[in-house]
Amino acid sequence: MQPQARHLRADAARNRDKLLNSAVQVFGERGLDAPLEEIARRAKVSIGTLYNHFPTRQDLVDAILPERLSDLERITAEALADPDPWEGFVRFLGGLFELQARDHGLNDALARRFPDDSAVGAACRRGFAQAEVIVGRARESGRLRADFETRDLVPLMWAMSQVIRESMEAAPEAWRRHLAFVVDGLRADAARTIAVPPLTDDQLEKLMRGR
Amino acid sequence: MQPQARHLRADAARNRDKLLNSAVQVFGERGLDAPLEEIARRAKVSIGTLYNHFPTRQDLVDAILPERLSDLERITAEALADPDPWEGFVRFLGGLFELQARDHGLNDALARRFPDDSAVGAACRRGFAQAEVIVGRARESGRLRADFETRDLVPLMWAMSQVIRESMEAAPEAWRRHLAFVVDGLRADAARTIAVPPLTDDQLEKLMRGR
DNA sequence: CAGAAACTTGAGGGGACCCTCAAGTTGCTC
DNA sequence: GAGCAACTTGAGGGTCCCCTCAAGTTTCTG
Repeated sequence: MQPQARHLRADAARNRDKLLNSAVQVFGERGLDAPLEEIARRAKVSIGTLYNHFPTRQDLVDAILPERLSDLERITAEALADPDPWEGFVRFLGGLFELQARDHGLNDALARRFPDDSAVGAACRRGFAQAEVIVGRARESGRLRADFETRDLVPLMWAMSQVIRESMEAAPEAWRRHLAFVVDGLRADAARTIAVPPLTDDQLEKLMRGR
Repeated sequence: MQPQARHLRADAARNRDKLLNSAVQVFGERGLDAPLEEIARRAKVSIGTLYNHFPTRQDLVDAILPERLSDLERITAEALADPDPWEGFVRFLGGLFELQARDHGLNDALARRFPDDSAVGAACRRGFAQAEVIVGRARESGRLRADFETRDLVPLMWAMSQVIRESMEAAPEAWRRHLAFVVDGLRADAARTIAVPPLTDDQLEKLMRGR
């Protein structure tokens, strides 16, 4: 991450690192609700030390997830680089959920609400802004259905997070099949009029707020 | 439910009833992981009495959910009664998720794995068999895509359960919009070849087993 | 209506996890 | 290498929920 705010004692810096590594592992395997004591245990550090470095779970998550989310930026960039806007959009979805499938912590994070002030919240808002470009481009190309809005990605992410959570263990490719069905429904030529309007700003905000 | 295995003392029968009512409420509001003590509290009965009548959480769930699932049979029947197989299929999906949206307990139940020997497990297997008919009819009509199999409903139920869980509070209609996108992808004329095969029997069984 | 059987009660032990803090240890500075 | 600040430690108190069981209460039966 950063060079760490000045003057962290050598042992402290070492411990902080061990904690971060351990947290990446444990959150990755067990999701963001994993016991903090497990993280401390695997870092071979006492629980007190964990709390010393990261007073709250959110602090720990914030220290880890933005790094993970940077993979997302790579994916976004690739999507935008694709000359075919629709293909780019589809690759974006595939890449996004692939990330989620590889990391339970990230999967939890994206399916969950986050405090506005957290680093993760900020990263998500950034990601959302980039997604807007991808979606807009695909829609304007006429291949993505005209009534699809960026915010419709939110329920899709909830949905996929659950499919991934439930199926990764026994059928690690299953989520791709489900996604394929959904994607086929997002093509312009598959579109039928939908009676329900997109989420309003108010709803979106409420849904994003604390769990 | 049933007249209850002979000779239940009057007060015991009363308490059992209060517990069942309370459980319907509490599971409905908080999902199947709700604290049992809350159920006892609302039934105005001690926790010991709850355990006396229902030694395990599963016993309580089994005593309640099949009744709820019978609504599903009504929906299935309606779906089959529809002269248009595709419309019937779509109504079936709408009805199913509507049920889930109204009852958090049911939502949990359908998104979750169940012991084979539980009443709920049996009810689910029955429901699955009926769904097979609906899906088969719709597929043969040529409106439902040919590569959709009944077991593809499983990931869809996981997906929708999560969308419902996350959005019901702030945007009670949001799930319908998401479903509409998916449904548009299930039409035969929206279908593109999908590389990933359906779940195998083995995978399906593993996924259904204990949580 | 008395005695026996059926049922209820709630305090309490247990486990998982959270978080704190006083006492001990380590590293840095001069 | 002495002394002080920085850091670590882990036992322990708190919460929430699980489940049990000995003692008390209610219903049923003759």
